[in-house]
Amino acid sequence: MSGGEFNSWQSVQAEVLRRINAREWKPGEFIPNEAELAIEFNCARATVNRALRALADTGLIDRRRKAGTRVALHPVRKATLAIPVIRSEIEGKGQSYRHSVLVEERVAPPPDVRARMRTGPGDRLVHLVTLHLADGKPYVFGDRWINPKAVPAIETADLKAQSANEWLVANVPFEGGDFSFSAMTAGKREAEILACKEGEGLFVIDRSTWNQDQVITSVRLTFAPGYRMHTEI
Amino acid sequence: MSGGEFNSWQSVQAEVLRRINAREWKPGEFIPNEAELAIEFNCARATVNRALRALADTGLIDRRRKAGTRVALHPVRKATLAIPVIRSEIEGKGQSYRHSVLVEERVAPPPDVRARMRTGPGDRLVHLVTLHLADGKPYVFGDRWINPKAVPAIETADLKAQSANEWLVANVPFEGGDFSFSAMTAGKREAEILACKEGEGLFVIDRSTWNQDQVITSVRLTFAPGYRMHTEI
DNA sequence: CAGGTTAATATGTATATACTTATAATCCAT
DNA sequence: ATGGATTATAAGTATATACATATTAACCTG
Repeated sequence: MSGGEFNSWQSVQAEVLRRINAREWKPGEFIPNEAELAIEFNCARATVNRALRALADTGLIDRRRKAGTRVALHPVRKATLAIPVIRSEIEGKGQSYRHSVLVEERVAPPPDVRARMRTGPGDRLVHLVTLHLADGKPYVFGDRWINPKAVPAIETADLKAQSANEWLVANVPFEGGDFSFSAMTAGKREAEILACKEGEGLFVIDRSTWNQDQVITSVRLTFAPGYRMHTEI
Repeated sequence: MSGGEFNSWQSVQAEVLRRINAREWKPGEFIPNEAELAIEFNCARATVNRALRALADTGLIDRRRKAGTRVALHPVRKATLAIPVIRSEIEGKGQSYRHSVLVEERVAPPPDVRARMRTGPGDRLVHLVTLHLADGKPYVFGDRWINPKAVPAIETADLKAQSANEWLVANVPFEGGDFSFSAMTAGKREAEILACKEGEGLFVIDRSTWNQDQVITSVRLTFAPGYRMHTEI
């Protein structure tokens, strides 16, 4: 019974994975507790803990104190996604990167943006529309709003040299953010900026980042047709 | 100098985060090594390790043996994404779930699918087109190919009662998968199935799952207009 | 039997210690 | 200089032990 050589948390993880895959432990079922597995695998409980914690992070098993550990009913639910950093993404493909600022203004935002940014009625925000080009061809454009109350230094930043995203990443810490991914239909404006046809389906990322209760910036990235975001598990 | 009460890895993590956010440790800079931080925080090195490892997992810091730990240049690069399980997603919103099978056949696939599934020239695959409805309205449809060599039991499964995805999740273990997210333009077929207008932008997920070198299944989910996938960091 | 208290238990975490491994830095011979 | 061996270092990991914490399960008590 007492198994073979399981002296690394990876090997324990691999064996647990094998049993789950082989349906020795079926979805929804409890698996033995850490202490029992440690004895079986002839290793320390901390090693088993490390292995199981890693599996729990991926969503393959569910763990609760006192209750125990069970195989998740829907084994695959989480994937790690790399958020694109436009410049590196383009340069990583061996293409040249360039960007140009289409709009730079300080205005009172439309109601939807005001709601998203949680700013007062009279507040004016920095509004930037930036086009990013790969090998000279439109790749994505960003429609961005920045709250100068959260980022006073934005007033003096030179956003011609460095894109707003790069400047913000380098100069403004933030605590949280949320992302959403969707599709839209290219209208006249998008078709013009991205040099595509009206009515094409475009991939869109909306992102906002905040500190405490203040929204720092909110941006919509609209990608040229053909863009794909990829991940593995 | 020797800090206050840092007796949990979370508190160490919080303090490291604070220093990064406060730019006490700037992007690209090295931070003190684990041993030094352990002394400063008056805790065990393992505790510091746990905290830093968690931060490295999110992409906020980069770590390498011997070299040390530095603050990442592009702080935010990874997000955990919940892969939607259609039925739960719909029922979770309090809507009723229903699905119907539009196509169920066993045929030799077109060349692009054959390449993706890595099957031989003569091989026939199970092809399923399934529409998922929320409160009776089209929500998403899946165009799926299954390799019966990798999943012999598929022949006898009743895919009317349970959707192919649910059946596969419950019955077929797999080792890896890849996902890609993109947008497409609704053509005649998509418009018909999803009851939307031709030319609308649709959100698309392509997914395949495999075991060793065998591709088990490959599916394209095409969502009705308005779908958004959301995540936080 | 309902409802609240208590005990039992599995995971979660902290610690000291020891050893492993990747690799940057140094040294040395050519 | 150049390239190859050596060394020093920081992260990575394993382990025994101890204690914390969230729950479940068992036990009262009215």
